[in-house]
Amino acid sequence: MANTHVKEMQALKEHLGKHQLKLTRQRELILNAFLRQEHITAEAMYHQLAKADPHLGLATIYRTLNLFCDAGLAQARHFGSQTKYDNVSHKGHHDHLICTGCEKIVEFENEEIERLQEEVATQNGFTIKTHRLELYGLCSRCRH
Amino acid sequence: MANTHVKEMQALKEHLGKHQLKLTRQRELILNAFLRQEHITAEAMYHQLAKADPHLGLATIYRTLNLFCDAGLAQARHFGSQTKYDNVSHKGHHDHLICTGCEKIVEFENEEIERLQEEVATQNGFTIKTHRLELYGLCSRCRH
DNA sequence: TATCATTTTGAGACAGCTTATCAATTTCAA
DNA sequence: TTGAAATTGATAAGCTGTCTCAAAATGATA
Repeated sequence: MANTHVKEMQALKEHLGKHQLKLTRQRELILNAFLRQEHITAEAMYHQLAKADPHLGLATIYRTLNLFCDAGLAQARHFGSQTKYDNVSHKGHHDHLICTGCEKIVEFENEEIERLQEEVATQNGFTIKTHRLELYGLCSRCRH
Repeated sequence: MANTHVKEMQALKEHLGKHQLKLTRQRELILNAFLRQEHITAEAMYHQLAKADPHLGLATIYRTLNLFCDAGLAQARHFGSQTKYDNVSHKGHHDHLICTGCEKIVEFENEEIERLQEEVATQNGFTIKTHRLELYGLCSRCRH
């Protein structure tokens, strides 16, 4: 439902306003679908939305997901040959443990790491907006 | 020189032996070039080796770098639309502070963060091979 | 509400990176 | 040295994502 993501819709509208962009039916549709996911590929969303709007183009999905990235609602992550768009609002942050054997993804949070990141940023005069932390390796099953 | 990377060559031969693969002139050539780098793309290596062997095919480079991944000598990482092959034997990776205003990139290392990453991985049964940490924000200049 | 400059869309063409194909060549165990 | 098996080089093909452009939608303004 459109009403369940008021805050994000507000953020999108603010971004659109600042950049002379327009709110379209497609952008609303894609935003609501996107916010229900934790992370999704453009291709997956294309198929998922085919029922709701059979004429929604793949290019529009790409364009819109990239727009969400600009607006700070999504974050693009390259995995294998594909790009996954992470829902930033779904969690405070989204760090990943990725098994290079079976491609399993485990999410984790670690406040201490976050704190140290802030520290590093401050030391370098930076103010962090978002971050990406991915640990690649083998899960216990694939190690054998 | 071929002799400077005895250990890695040994590891490659071992892998080849286990999988009924053969040691070729191209594989030796590519291994030695690869081990001199910290990380490189297939395309970059293609151009770099053009002088040494003008007929070395791009496909062979891809195949061989992927072979190195299987052998544990390299690790593929996807950046944007390209794949970088990291030299696993090379220690010390850089993490990045990226300014979304001017695109300036600052490299840093933080042992405490590394240690905590190991801790998280162990808790989840993972063995880390590599990682990627990127902090996005504004540098002091762009903040104003 | 009607107007209309501007933005967005959809469909497909296009581009960049990587893998598959296959005949010719090379390797290496016997 | 021989020959089965693996590898190579050249290029076609595949996949993901972006660009193009005419048609449609948006929204500021009257």
